[in-house]
Amino acid sequence: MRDLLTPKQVARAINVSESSVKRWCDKGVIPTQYTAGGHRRITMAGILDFVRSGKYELANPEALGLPATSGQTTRVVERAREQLVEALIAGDDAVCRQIAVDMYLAEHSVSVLCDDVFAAAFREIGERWSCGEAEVYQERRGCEITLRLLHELRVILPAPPADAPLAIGGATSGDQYSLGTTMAELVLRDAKWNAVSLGDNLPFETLSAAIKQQRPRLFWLSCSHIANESEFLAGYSELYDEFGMDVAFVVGGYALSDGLRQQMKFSAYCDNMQHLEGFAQTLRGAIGDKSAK
Amino acid sequence: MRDLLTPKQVARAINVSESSVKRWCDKGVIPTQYTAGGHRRITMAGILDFVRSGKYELANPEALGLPATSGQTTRVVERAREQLVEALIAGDDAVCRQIAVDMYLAEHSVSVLCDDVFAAAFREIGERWSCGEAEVYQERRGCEITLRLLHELRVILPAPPADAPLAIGGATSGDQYSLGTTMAELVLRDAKWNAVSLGDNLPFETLSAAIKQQRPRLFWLSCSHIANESEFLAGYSELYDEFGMDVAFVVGGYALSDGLRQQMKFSAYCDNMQHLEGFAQTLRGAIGDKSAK
DNA sequence: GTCGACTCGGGTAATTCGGGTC
DNA sequence: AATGTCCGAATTACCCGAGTCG
Repeated sequence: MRDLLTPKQVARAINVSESSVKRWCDKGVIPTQYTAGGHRRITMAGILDFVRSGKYELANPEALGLPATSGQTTRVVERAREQLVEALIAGDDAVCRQIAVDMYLAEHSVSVLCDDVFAAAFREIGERWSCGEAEVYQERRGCEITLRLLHELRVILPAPPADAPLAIGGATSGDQYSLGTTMAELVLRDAKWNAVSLGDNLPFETLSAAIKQQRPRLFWLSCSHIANESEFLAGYSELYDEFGMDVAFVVGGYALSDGLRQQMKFSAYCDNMQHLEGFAQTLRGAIGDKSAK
Repeated sequence: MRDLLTPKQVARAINVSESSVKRWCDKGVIPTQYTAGGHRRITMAGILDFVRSGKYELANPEALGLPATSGQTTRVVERAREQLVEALIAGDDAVCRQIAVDMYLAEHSVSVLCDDVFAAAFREIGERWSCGEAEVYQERRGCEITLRLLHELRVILPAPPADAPLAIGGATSGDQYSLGTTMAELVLRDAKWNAVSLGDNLPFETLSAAIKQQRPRLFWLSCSHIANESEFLAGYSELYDEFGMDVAFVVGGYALSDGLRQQMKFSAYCDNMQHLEGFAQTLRGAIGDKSAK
């Protein structure tokens, strides 16, 4: 693609205001070209030169530019996903962070970020792996980076209000894919729940103890891998029978096949994080009204 | 996410005048970057480094988006561990974060924090669990909180220098305890290595591919759980025979019994993170000298 | 040619600079 | 020797109507 950047892109890449970039262009500190209509265009080489030799702000996130972006925000999500796949495989956490933060700051909800960017990127990486184009360690390293980013995002998210209802959840025994439950936690916190993930590889007995002691309004179960279906069903049924009347049970994850799902009782099944967000918002509204009056 | 700070913010945070900060920047005590217009910008990692090694205290960490200090600036390790156990069991991540940041700023190295505070706290929690005084979910939730804190700590750690040697590592198949390898990554980064954790549950074949493609100077293996000892030994031996001459192999973890260890070849075995730090510093020095001359 | 998103230019408020002095 | 305070000049950030890009 072209390697011409707009002032806005440069500004975000080096974390300064747009007007500063424009001023520096006008002063000649940054080599600038102009479109026929008088808009500034900055070459990649020019900005990299400026960042390095100009002893200016270090190449913290000069990331945004590297994969050449078009100036438009249309189809940002697709573009973000494509760039993210490459960055995850390359293990370039700086670029990944830039993409995630950009998406979040661009007012995309956390659920969209999780579904259409991160989950979609991992599907793509999975396909590449099956074609022999990606190594297992690259996928695992990508998971590590993603988990770290989700944790960083959690810090940025506004803290849930003091009266926010409690939500807890996790992944059951044998399931060691912690991205799912971490994403669920993040999405619920974004929907103003006081969500706390208990982690993965949790036996049903301790989930029972957790619900009994913590008394959440919502309980989620992320199922990415189920070792023994009959054991899972037995444990789940027992848990639901004990608390299903008082706590909203939300289940989801790739491991929940149709057949399995039909044998389970729950308040909601979520194919993805956007479903979870929708359900959580609805329930949150109902609770909020009830407790307010 | 803004990790470039102005002198004013820094001045407020450590409760000194703006001019003092400017003087320290000019004297080189605080690593400083400059904008095109000549304004000083200070990185978060830089100022935390200064606070850690200097006589000044972070009086208002909240000015930098960090948790408020607890008042007791010189937190004793033992007391920190006791408080951490309670906070982890209660799931109080705010208190945990406070303890971790306090310890870090109090000039305690990351390895001490990992060994004598976090690992020790989890040992204590394990004991309580065996006495029936703690639930599994409390331990798991504690792991989640700890992992999140380690990730947050990684952000405020100074970035490794551009010429830092590469270190990679992880945990093998069946080992889903990711705290070990995450801690190792953090400790190595603290020792000025460009350390990247590949995550957990990694087959030996992909570790081989990773070493081949990434060409690290150091490779670590965190072993918290070994499903099949003979398979592990076979896979490990093959890996070591292939790369042991070129790459420093460091192994550690509770799963490495004496008997197992005697059948393995490695550059170093580490009982804890402080051992790892010591070895990493030594090797780092040797490499640094070699490449400098 | 339409249209939404982006950029232009300029003006203003808030910071920061450097230096001199206490 | 080191710190804190004060000052005019320079720099940066934010805002908005009109014009441009894709």
